[in-house]
Amino acid sequence: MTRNFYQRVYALVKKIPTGKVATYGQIAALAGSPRGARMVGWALHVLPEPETKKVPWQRVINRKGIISTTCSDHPKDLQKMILESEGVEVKTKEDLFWIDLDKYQWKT
DNA sequence: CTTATGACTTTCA
DNA sequence: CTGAAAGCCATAA
Repeated sequence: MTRNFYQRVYALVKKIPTGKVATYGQIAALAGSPRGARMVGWALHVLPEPETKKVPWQRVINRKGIISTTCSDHPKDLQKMILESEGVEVKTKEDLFWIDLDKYQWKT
């Protein structure tokens, strides 16, 4: 079942410690699909309502450490707010946000 | 069933 | 080193 993959992604994202961030590729690799980074993003995009409150999707970003959210339902401002609230230093890059992966990337 | 798109990553030129 | 293209998995039309 493909849903199993989603559950894995959600579980992994939930396991991300506060004040840390993870990349799609990392989550995808841990989920079992090293090349399923896009699916991770999609998984979070179709994230169920109740899960949206439980899964820290804001801690999941792209390989560059930049928030690529193009969805209006997931405003980057909100991510920045949450991340900063959790103690993650978010740098403002023009219209995007950049996070120091070297310092805040979740290391297994 | 085939084509197109997407919160991405990696590799080739 | 920088830029462009292909790849991968799943969902939507």
